Amino acid sequence: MDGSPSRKLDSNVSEHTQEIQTSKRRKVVEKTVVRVRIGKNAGKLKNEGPPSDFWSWRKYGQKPIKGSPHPRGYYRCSTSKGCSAKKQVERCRTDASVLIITYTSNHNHPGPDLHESSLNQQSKDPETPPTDHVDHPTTPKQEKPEEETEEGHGHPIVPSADENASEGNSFHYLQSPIRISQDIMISQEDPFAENPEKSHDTLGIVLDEEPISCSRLMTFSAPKSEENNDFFDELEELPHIFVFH
DNA sequence: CGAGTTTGACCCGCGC
DNA sequence: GCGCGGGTCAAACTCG
Repeated sequence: MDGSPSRKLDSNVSEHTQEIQTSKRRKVVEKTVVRVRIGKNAGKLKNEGPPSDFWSWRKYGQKPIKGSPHPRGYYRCSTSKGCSAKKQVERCRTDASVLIITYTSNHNHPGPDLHESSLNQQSKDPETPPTDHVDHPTTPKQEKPEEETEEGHGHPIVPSADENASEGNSFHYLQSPIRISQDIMISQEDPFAENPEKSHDTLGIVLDEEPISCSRLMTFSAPKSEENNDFFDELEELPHIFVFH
């Protein structure tokens, strides 16, 4: 899955965390928070168009969130009928160029064929800029501004998401369908910490741990083509990407 | 015409 | 118990 080297959201996934939310609302909900940095272009697209993934999402609600200037959109998977997968899309309070996507529940169906979907999406997905430009992997704007995100303040993001990953969740590949492109950024953020790096204008990314999301994402699908291989190559490089800054 | 979006109302959990 | 706020529903509307 993943793979889709093709569809690059003009965005960078800067965060991918899984958590078990126990408070706030409803019961214990398994959530996967993905932070996506959208490009300027993306900002112009519609509203906060969620970076598309290979599922089709249907918006079923939108609400202004207290304390946040941006509304939160509620999406539900429409790829499969009985699928209970949902996601919430909102902009980071402090950085409108950052989308915070919270995936809730798992898809109860396998994802569509990546190749097809990615190809299709290129044309069908309204939120993703067609091909405005292929971001270069080296795009340095990966800096992570001091974004005190809701997650960071409100609820705990389980840093050891690998636990979840190892829980035998049969739908790993469904958890975070975001198509990562080369310039994505996966990082572990410590929600509790005040992020000492915040003062840095560079990569505020704290990569204390192995980017578990990386491995998680890898489970999305088996590489099917050279493209994918390339993609995975890129992925493997991720850690280095962070290092060089 | 079907699928998706918008939007106001309603529901429900939580804190006070 | 009450109010607040987040999440969902559903009718109307839009678009392809």
